[in-house]
Amino acid sequence: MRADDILSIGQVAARTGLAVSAIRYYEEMGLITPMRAPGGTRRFRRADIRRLSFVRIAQGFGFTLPRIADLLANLPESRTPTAKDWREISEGFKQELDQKIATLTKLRDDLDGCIGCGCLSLDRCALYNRDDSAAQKGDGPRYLMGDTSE
Amino acid sequence: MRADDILSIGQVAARTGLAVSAIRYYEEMGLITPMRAPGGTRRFRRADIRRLSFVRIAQGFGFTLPRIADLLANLPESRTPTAKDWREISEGFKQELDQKIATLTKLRDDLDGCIGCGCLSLDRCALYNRDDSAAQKGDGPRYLMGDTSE
DNA sequence: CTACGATCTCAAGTTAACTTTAGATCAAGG
DNA sequence: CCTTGATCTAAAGTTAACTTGAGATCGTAG
Repeated sequence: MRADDILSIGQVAARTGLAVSAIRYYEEMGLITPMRAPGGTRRFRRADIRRLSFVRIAQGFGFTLPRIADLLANLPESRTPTAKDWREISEGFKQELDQKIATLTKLRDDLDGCIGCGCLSLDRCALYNRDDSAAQKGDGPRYLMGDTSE
Repeated sequence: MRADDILSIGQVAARTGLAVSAIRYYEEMGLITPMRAPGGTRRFRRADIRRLSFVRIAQGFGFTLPRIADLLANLPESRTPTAKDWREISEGFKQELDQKIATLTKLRDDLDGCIGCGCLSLDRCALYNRDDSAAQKGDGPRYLMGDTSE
C-alpha cells in the first residue's frame, strides 16, 4: 500500500468486501467511474472506494441504486471532492434517514403506547383506535415513510 | 367501519396502501395468517393490519421478508398479542436499527472530519488515511453494517 | 518467451419480491 | 335467478441487483 494508492479491481474487492462483478456492475450503473490503465484494466482511486462504501451502507438502508446514484451525483467526478461536497451529500442522506427513523419511532410509540394506560388488550385500546381512525378520511397508505422508494 | 373490524383483502389494501397481490404474497411467505370466511375469502383482523404496517416499514429499512418474518415470529398468532409482545419485537428491531445508524454515523463523521482540520483535500488528509489504514490488517469489508443482510 | 492468474467484455442465468393472467367462485343488488 | 364486481388459486412474467460462463487479453514471475 504505497505510492498514489491506485488499486486494481481485485484489491478494491478485497478492501470493500464487494464482489468484483458487483463493482463492475456499479460502474455500469454510473455509481463510479474508475480510470483505465493503458492495457484497459480499471484503476481505482481512494475516492472510488469511499463512494463504494457509501453505496454499501445506503443499500443497507433500503435505498435503490438509482437513488444512490442521485445522492452521489452531488460529488464531482472531475475534481477532487471537498469535505463540503461530502458533507452536503451526507446531510441530504441523513435527512432522509431521519424521516425514516421518525416514521419507525412513531410506529413503535404507537405500539408501546398501551403500556401507559395499563390496558393489555390492544384490540380494545383507545390509543390504538386513534391511529386507526385515520382510515376513515380516505384511502391510501397509513404508516408510510416519506416515499423515498420512488 | 363497525362491528368487529374484520376486513376483506380489498379493504386492507386500501388502508395499508399495499397491493392485493402483495398481501396474498405476504401470507404465502408466512408474515400473516388471516382467517377465512366460510366461502373461502380472507378475513383480516386489526392485528394483521399492524403486522402489515410493520412489514412495510421494516422493508423501507432494507430488511428482507425472511428477516421480517423472523422479527414477527415473536408475536403469537393464536392469542391476541399483548403490548409486551409488541414492545419486545420493536426493541429488537430498534437495536438492529441503532446498529445500522451507528455505522452510518461513523461514515458521516469520517466524511465530515476533515472540516475541523481545515484541510480540504480529502486525498491527503490524515484523518481519512486513518480509517483507510484498516486495510492493512487483512481483507474483508470495511464499513460494513452488522451484516443484518444475512 | 511462456505460463498462469487477474481482468476484460458480452450475454445469459439467478434470486427476491412482486405483478399479471386465466379461469373459476363468492357475494350482494336488481 | 342473474349479473357484476371482488376474491380465489395456480402458474407464468417482471424488475432490480447481481452472478456465472465463455472466450479473449493483460501482466508478471520464471
